[in-house]
Amino acid sequence: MLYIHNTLTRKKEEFEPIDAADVRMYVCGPTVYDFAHLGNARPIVVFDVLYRLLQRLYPRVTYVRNITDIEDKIMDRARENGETIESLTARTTQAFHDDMAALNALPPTVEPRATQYIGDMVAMIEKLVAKGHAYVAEGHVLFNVPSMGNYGELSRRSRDELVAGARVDVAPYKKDAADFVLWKPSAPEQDGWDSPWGRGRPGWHIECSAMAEKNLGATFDIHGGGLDLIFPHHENEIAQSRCAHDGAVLANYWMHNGFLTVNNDKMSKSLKNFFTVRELLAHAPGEALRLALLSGHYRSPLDFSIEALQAAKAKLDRWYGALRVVAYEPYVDCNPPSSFEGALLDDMNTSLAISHIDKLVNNIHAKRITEGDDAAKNELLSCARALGLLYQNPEEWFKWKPAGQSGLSDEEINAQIAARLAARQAKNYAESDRIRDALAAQGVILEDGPAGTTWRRG
RNA sequence: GGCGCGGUGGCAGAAUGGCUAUGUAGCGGACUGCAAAUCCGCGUAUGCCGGUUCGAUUCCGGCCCGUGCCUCCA
Repeated sequence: MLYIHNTLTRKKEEFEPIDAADVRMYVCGPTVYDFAHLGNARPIVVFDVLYRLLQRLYPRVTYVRNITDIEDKIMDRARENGETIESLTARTTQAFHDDMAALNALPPTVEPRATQYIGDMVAMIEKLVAKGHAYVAEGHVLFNVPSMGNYGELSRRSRDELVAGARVDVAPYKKDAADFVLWKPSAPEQDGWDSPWGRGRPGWHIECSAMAEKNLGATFDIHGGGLDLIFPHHENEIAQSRCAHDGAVLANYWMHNGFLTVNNDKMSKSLKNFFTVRELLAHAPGEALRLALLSGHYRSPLDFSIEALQAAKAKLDRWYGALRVVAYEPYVDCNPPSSFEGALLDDMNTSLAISHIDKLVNNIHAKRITEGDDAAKNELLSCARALGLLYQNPEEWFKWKPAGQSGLSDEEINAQIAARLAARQAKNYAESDRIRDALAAQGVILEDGPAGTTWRRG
């Protein structure tokens, strides 16, 4: 039985799918104007764990995660670069795919791109205008917030509070200060599409409503995204979709991941504490980054630091050490034991799930389980892979090298080890220790075992 | 001002009305030529003040502190 915290009710609820034969989930994907930063990666990784869990529970899961490839930031950036939005977004989308693959995030079932759904957006806007929920003003089409009686359900804000707290000047053509744009006009030099209201481009919120409708229908099971999207993005998505669909609920469960901070400051470009996934992947393996993102509960704020990343790497070193003991291959996919799964079923308690793996690893070492213990291996790998971890060969894991680092080649290291062995056999420990220290200075750690000397990069 | 979240050992981080995870760091020991890895053992925590209770870190109230959102934001 899966329990998830529903932002709509602010309670943990038992998950009951609309159609158990096809569970449907939508997660807001990136606006591709630059490399993904770590904050962008958190929801991807969090909902990837949920996607994997749902796939174990139900025969079919339709996971839709969009790419927003038309947005003012994209237009601005393309203009700065002197390139078309197509060339910019093709590049940034590829980078996003590469980064997420490095984090072991499975591709979604469908990955709609906003520019391919302009017609659907226009149709939805027309429907909203026809139903009296939207109006045209000075080339814009605006959603009229007072036309929806229960606007504000998700964020639990009343329209009056919103207007009172508004920090932004209200455009004079708005009927109500809370009204938001569905379609806006484009100047001749700006990207735009023809519409019944002239050449223009869609507002951000309508993109997700249209892509969700097209791929998942009027009502689906789970809608996810970052905490900051609750208002206004998700609130407005709900308003658009429900008003276009005669009140039908958009999603039964809303899930939001907490924010990421860096050294306890909110991650921001102005504070220069902004990490892109790409630069972090040069310093640590993707799985270490992924484990760092899963180390706390998904709804809690997560403080990221290089120390936290190193701690995650160290933990994986230990896990891979155990995996090496029970042998990496062969492995046939199987479901994790219920003791582990129970943690994930309880609103994705990844911390508890991780501690379960720690215990498995302890057990493998403590009992000195030997190679070929399939029960131990199956348990370890099924649990780890439920979290999207331990997909590598341990030998490769321990030889991981930061991108672009020159360092010693494997051949050079092996030659040094041979030289050290000769010195040790001659009991020339001064020389053997000198070689070991020299290697350590270059990040190569030697381990003398009964079967000889092995090495790893630390 | 409005709405919300949180304060657990040196650090990270779960859980729980009584049995106080897990990791890491620290200390002692085993193994090792010495290390590393691994093993064994040890210690230290529930922000403050009340209330309910046989018993509160857990439930309730107040206070203090931190933090997020209030139409760019994952």
